[in-house]
Amino acid sequence: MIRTHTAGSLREEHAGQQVTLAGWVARRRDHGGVVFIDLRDASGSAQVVFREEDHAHDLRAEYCVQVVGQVRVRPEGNENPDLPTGSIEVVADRVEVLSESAPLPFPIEGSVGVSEEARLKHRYLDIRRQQVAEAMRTRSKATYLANEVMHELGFVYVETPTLTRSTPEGARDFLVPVRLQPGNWYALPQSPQLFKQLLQVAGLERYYQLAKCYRDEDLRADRQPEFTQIDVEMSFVDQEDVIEVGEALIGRLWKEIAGYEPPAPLPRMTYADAMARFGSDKPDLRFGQELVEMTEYFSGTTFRVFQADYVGAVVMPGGASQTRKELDGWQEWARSRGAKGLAYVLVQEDGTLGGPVAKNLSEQELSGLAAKVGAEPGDAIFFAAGARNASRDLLGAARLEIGRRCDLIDESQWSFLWVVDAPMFEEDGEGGWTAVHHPFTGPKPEWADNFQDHPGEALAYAYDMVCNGMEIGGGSIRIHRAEMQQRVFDVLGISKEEAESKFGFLLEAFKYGPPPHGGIAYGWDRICMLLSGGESIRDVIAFPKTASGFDPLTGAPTPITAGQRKEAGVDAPPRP
RNA sequence: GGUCCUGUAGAGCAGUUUGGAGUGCUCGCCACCCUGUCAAGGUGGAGGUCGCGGGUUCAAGUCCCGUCAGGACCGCCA
Repeated sequence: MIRTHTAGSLREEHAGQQVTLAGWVARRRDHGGVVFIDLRDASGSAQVVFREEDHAHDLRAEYCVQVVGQVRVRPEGNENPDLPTGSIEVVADRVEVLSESAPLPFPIEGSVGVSEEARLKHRYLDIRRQQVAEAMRTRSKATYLANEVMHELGFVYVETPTLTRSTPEGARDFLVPVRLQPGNWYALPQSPQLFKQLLQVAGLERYYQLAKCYRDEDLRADRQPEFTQIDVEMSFVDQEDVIEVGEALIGRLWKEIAGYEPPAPLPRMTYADAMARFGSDKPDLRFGQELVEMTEYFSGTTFRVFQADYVGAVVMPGGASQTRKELDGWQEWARSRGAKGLAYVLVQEDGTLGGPVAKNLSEQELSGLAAKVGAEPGDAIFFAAGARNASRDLLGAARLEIGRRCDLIDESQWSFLWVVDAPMFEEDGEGGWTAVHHPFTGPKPEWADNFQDHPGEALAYAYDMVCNGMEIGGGSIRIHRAEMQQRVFDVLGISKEEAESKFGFLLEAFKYGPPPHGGIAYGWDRICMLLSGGESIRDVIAFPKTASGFDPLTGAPTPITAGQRKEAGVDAPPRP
């Protein structure tokens, strides 16, 4: 090794020892006759002292250097209690520049903000910054812990292909041309869903994997084109067994990394409750402002807007004092989400009700309104009326916006829950049905025989884990009988031929004694983001892409040459 | 595909409302001074196609149109 000690590990007990350090020049304080250098390596940093004759004046930020010197306790009065190594310093005997650094594109030390574009272009410098490096280490620690938990629980780690078959439904596939078979294409997996079910047929019984998944959809703060899941599948289990494993995993991660012990078992909420109370299938329980259903209350109203299948309300505390401009802003906000607007009533300090909607309501409707929705003087009440689902979506989004604007969300809190009993199907808008989860999701046992007769009501044997209003995991008990699978395909309008051509290999496997099985997949990037306090999953991905799928560091994606194009068979007609 | 925000020196910003010489701030960079700092300090200096293109105007960083890039959101993401 070209060093004997790490900088961040030096303490008073090392005083008197000769040490060799290697690392980067983090900060320099040049006083002419004496020069201080903070030498940083992966362990932390330590102050190195040079004298005039040591020729340290030419050292610059981020030079990579090796220093030989003696550790000593700092002179009286020069300790820095804010630093772990603040009681000692290394008196340099010799310094060797291992490599120089060009002037930096952005500061590595210090806390000034830097645009993400600049950070990503020089990500290797960005990762030298303490906060980013910490996020990488947190993710690493979480990965070790996850492997530990799954190992203890007897799971078998299996790697599944990333060059595989395009599967229907869900997201758009990334496609890879196949030189050996011009005209035929691999797809990158959106998830190892079918493989993990095959591994159950294979009798491994307990499978897990940290799996890279690829989806060619538009990106968001919590979405990248390639991302990682902890993928889990188990045989001979029901929902309780999968949930138990999930709680063990999440419990260990949060306890060891965030110092927080989630309640065991985690609270559960039905999908129907979540939609009714929070207008969301992933409710953020860190604040109240629950939706209030007002359909019954306004059943006899003469106000045409409220003569609807559903009327609901949500309260904005202190919202009555908003300016006209702010209230108009809510209308604009609602329209940007595809709604006509957001009706509101203002509860004045004297208890009277104001706002344009109030004029349209009867005395009787007005008199009980504040009490019904739980509004206090000074609050604003927002209403949505119309189709049940769309109105609840709007109110749910309004609730979150109220939480943000009114600073109601306690960021130090964790809110975990399971959302269970989601519907199996939803209308596809064209008179048919589509799977809410995926087509291999089984019905709850009570719907096993007749889900096909009531597709709008049938409940899936599925469960989502939600943390702070974010879905961090989701799974289901799968269908393992061909007969039931066929009924699902029938509801979805998938013909026998279509099913055969698209996932015939799974149906074939299911002829050979498939065990009852189920599983779950966790969004590993999102979990690591939460554990490290990041605001975007890009914060916990070493080399992420921008919102347009561009990597500012490598410049990917790039055009290919005509030769590559021909060789890859991009333009070859499909083989018969 | 759509909506919104942002783009000014290596970094972070102000200036754009109300058009008048690239006007400014903090940090960094370069040179010099400085023996106890730890966000060291001092003096001096360099560094700008104001994202790009077009238009209006006597005159555009500023107003208009288009376009590109980044970010947030809607659609989309079984």
